[in-house]
Amino acid sequence: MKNTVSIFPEPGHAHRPCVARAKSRAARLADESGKKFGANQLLVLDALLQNHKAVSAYDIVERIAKVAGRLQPVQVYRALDVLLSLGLAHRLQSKNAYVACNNQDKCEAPQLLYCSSCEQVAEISGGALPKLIARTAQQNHFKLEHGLVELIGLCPECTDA
Amino acid sequence: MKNTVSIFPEPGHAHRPCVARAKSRAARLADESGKKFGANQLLVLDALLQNHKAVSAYDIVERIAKVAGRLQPVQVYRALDVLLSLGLAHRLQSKNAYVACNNQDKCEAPQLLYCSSCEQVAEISGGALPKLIARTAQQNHFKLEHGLVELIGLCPECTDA
DNA sequence: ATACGTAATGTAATTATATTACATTTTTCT
DNA sequence: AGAAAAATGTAATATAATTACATTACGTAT
Repeated sequence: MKNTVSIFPEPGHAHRPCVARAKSRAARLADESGKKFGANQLLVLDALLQNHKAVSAYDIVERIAKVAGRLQPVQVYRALDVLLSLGLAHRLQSKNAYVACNNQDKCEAPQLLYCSSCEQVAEISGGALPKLIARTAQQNHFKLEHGLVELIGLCPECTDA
Repeated sequence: MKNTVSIFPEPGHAHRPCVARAKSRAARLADESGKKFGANQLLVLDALLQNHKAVSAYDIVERIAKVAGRLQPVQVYRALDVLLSLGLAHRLQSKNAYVACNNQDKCEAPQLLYCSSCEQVAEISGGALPKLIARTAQQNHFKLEHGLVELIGLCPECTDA
């Protein structure tokens, strides 16, 4: 049981497939939810998909400004709300930053791993941690609405370097 | 193995002992670390100890203004830095808010439980969760600097009500 | 004791993050 | 087509945190 592939992107990884995968998943989820994406949602999603780094909402404004008209912050936040609610993006609470979801399909109780050196984010969906959190809540008669797990540290690449 | 006492404060709980305990612990930790608390650190600590709710830095400014001179935000943030580094206070990342540590002694990898109704915070120190997080990091060749766990939900009191 | 260097504190301004309020446009339903 | 509802645009404001620099307090070597 050894890990053959890192959950962090390999240094020279082909990013095109990541984008394609995420966009087709976005289209599917939008379709399933009955909503259709507006121009702003697509712009924000594209901006997030530029790489695997966590970016602030205002960075997203700048990224979009480079390829299209400049949006107001509130427009970006509104688009982010939609993407977050569909699970297409995540918020990194400890950094007040956002990242595109890199999961193939359903993303449940995502645990985010943030590299404090390269700022890239990897994620784990489901697994033992959410279960243990749910159990911890129960034991303390706490009605859990939502658990938050973030790991701050160094990704494999940055650890070696 | 049943929980006799909630980790959340009981409704009519005597708060005086919480304050006394926290302040003596603070004095001890300050002593051990060789530093001595300035007036601002004490004011901020007192402000945090008013109750078990999470408060913003600017709320702390207001709390202090009611009993002493008005501090500048940066002064509160500086004092918070000291308290956070000594483990006398915690930052609730998902709320950009702060809370006094309610632990008797050493507080390790605190897991914060935030009640979205009454805004009170309880904490668990150590236990299985941090271990599982450390193991998860290892399995993914991630050099963990620090794990973040926050549970959002309803405390026992607010669940019943 | 005094002068020096360092750390802590004070003060003002600025930057960063997020939301509110309301006008306008687009969509949907009848 | 026309009304209601939803989405979008625009401006202003609220909230959170930091930077920059002046001033004061403190330890220490002479």
